[in-house]
Amino acid sequence: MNDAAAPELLTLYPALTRLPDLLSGLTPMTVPAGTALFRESDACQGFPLVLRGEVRVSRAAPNGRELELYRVAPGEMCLVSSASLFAQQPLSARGITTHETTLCLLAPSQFRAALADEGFRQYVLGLFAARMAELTGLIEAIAFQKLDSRLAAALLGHGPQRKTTHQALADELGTVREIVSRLLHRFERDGLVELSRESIAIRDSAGLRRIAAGG
Amino acid sequence: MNDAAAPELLTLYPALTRLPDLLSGLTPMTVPAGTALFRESDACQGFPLVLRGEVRVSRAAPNGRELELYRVAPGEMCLVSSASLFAQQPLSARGITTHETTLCLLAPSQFRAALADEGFRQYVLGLFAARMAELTGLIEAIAFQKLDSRLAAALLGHGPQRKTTHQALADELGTVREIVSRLLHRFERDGLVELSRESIAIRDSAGLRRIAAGG
DNA sequence: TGCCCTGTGTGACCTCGGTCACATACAGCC
DNA sequence: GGCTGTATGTGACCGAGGTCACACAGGGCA
Repeated sequence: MNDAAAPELLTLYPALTRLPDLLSGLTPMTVPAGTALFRESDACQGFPLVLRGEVRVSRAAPNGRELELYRVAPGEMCLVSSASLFAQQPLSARGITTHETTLCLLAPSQFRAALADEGFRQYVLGLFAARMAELTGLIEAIAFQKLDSRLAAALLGHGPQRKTTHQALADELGTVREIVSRLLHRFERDGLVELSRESIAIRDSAGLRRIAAGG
Repeated sequence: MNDAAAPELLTLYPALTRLPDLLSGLTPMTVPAGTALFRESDACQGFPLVLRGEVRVSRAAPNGRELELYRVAPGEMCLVSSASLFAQQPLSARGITTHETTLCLLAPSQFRAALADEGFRQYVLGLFAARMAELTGLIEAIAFQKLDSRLAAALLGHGPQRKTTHQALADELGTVREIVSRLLHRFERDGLVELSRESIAIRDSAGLRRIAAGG
């Protein structure tokens, strides 16, 4: 076992507490930002446990547009991979690190074995359930909300200023750069944000929340 | 145990084979079409196992529009409920029977106990994985495909003729009746289908598949 | 200093999907 | 037959979002 990693693993993943055999087989690795952990076409390698950093899971359209499904934070496990393991389906999304990321890869056989533990089961099912709820929420947002609401929501919850490009926001929302620029300018005209290169400063978060709520 | 139901249960749910204790506690019930098994606001009652019939799981928008997430067929279990159990979240969808439906309700405690069995675990995880893949597919469809593609896809796979109303199709796709009518007429004009009251007969399934594929 | 690359601003234009307000049409039932 | 409720047809109109084709700005770097 990598002794340096074990305490960190247990802090982030208390569900592994009763699985010492599993822990001893895990070797954390660190990859730079922008690393593709898996792609639509790949066979499933296993389940990434994120220790530090973040993995962005998204789906791409044939014409080059892209849409973010969710992000995997430290303490979480990436489950899209499971589709190819448990349901004989091709992988339906891609996973790319947004920052430098440290993670352990749990092999399918290890995963299966770990499920014998009640605590681990609870953890995994909770994660599955949370993802399903997130995905149905996303479906509702895409189907019924307007883009300005979704953009406003995307700006909130990242502190007083979000450092990103309009293109990245477009990829997050599943639209194109021009539309994001256009909406952001409307927000700026209305005094909600202040724009500069690769940075959006929030000026009126209450106003943004109102728009995010759909009004 | 309800002796009449047990063989049927085992045929549909082989994952229950090694769980005789569980089986003896299950009592199937039959409800008419249109029964609401659960709603957005409900607390979760348990996990419905469908023996006959079908449950339609959908999400409703504030303005009355509706969008189908997926359907639960015999041999499957409804998992949306799990969100409220495992992730302390409110139920995010509603489930309504489309036909007369026979089902067993698995209580949360029974579900938890059953998970100790390896076969049952495999079954549940496979189901979770399949649903996740379905949902991400739906997300892609809503975000990137045009309505005519999605409508064409909705017509296929139901035999040579689909008996339903335009409004029901609209609810399935998350749009409104007029649009469905308009598109169906375009399909009819192009010789793809033949319309009559509450029925759509498929005349050119290859053509429909072409449109469903996006072109 | 000039160059290049990335990020951004912008206006003209188009299409899709949605809304509204109707008019029929058909079925069952009295 | 006439009544009523549900299903459907339809045309005018609108707005959101997407596409295209640019111009422009700023920073890094030779």
